[in-house]
Amino acid sequence: MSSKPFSSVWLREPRKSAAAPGRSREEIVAAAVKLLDEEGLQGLSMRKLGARLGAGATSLYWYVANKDELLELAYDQVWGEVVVPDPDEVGWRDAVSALAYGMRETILRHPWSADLIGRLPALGPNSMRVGDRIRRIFKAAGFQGLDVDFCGNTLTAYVFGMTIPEIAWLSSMGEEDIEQMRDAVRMAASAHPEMLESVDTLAGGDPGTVRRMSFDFGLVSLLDGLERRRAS
Amino acid sequence: MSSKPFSSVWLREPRKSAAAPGRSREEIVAAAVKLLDEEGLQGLSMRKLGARLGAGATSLYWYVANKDELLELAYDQVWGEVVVPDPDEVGWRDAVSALAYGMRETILRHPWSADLIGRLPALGPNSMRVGDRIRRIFKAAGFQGLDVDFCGNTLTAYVFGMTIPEIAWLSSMGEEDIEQMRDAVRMAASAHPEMLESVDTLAGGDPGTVRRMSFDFGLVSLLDGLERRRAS
DNA sequence: ACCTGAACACCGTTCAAGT
DNA sequence: ACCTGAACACCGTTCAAGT
Repeated sequence: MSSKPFSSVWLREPRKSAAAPGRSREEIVAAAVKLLDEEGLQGLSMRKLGARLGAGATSLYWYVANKDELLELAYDQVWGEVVVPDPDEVGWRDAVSALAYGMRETILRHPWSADLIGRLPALGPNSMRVGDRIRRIFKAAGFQGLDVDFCGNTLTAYVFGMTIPEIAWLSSMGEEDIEQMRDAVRMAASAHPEMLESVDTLAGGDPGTVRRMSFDFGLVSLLDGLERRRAS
Repeated sequence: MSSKPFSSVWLREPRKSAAAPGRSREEIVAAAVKLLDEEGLQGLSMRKLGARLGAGATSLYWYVANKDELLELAYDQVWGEVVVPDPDEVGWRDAVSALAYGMRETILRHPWSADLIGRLPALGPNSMRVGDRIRRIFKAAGFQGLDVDFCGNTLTAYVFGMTIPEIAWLSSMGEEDIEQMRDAVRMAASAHPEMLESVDTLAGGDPGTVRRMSFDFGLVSLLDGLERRRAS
């Protein structure tokens, strides 16, 4: 196990900028997000980002302690895009659903963020805002004490666990490799009739639609299960 | 988006070895798993692994096309450790629970595997075996057609989504940084009373126990939800 | 059939030096 | 206060050459 000491950008005071700073953290983070959206996590290097900003390779280290801090900043930016519903206006089930779909769509819009889930501390203001909202929704639903946290953990686990492989599926191949990939799975599954059956069943529908159906199936099941807990 | 063409070790014929090969794929994969267990994903480099095997830095490329293929092999090895219950003997709810806990424990035993989930194709025989078992269990429970896949997706999503952050929590810090880390969260959450409350509620119990309770809470809820679907 | 070392094109990060 | 370039210690991978 590696076990490095814990650290995060959000625990350090940012540098105080002078009157007219050439660059700013915001500018750097925005450029990083843009580069990540365009070229993925692998496409981001400190040198490349520096070059894009017309700066020397290592200038960024003035604004940011290291690459991980930059990624923390970019990651929190993504969480800022998640639409958080107001639980007082729509019943808790609808609020949870909206939030789950919102999280999913945001991650799909920034596929590189899926690679960061759980690998980087999520202590930024936007992450906190989403976490806060999740708690409020479940409290408003009537959950208490530890159960409020457990509900939140369960929901985010489901959304993350469902979305991460979705991203992998989408990005590991182009558009028309689909049939080629299905053949691959068929071959890998040749020893297991059940699995083969699965491939063929799924091959019928449009992949995007099937994924959405799958997401909805699990989400509804989860909500049903939570509702049962709440009632008891 | 990066979108490289899809490829996997499991789709290529391995090299045929002569009578007395100096090294073998099995030996290399075993050494890789050992190194990964000891030093984590970051700790594995082709050079370091080569050195451990008493080989030149680049000898491994004879047995494996690239590092990703090596990781695919190591990853599937991990899936081989998952205990898969027989659904004919224990009822579907118990079978699903056992499998979920089995997956969780296996991942916790090899924390680096969590970083690979969804980032690498899982087409190896051991992954397939687990996938097959999951399908069989849900079929035996009475699910049909697409629902069988949806149940499986939901279950694995939950286990992955719950376990990935668990790993992060465990590996991002040592044993006694816990209180320091809690302070960090408290500070980050200072704008959100709900979140603060959460930190304090959770601070009471032993972290490992609380995590297990959380896992169980979500799992039971999920099973309840699926049961409801099955009945209707 | 298997292994080697040198070489290529990269990385993140540090740091003394500049303005 | 901010930026630079050179340098360090790494990477994964290719490939001609060896046995």
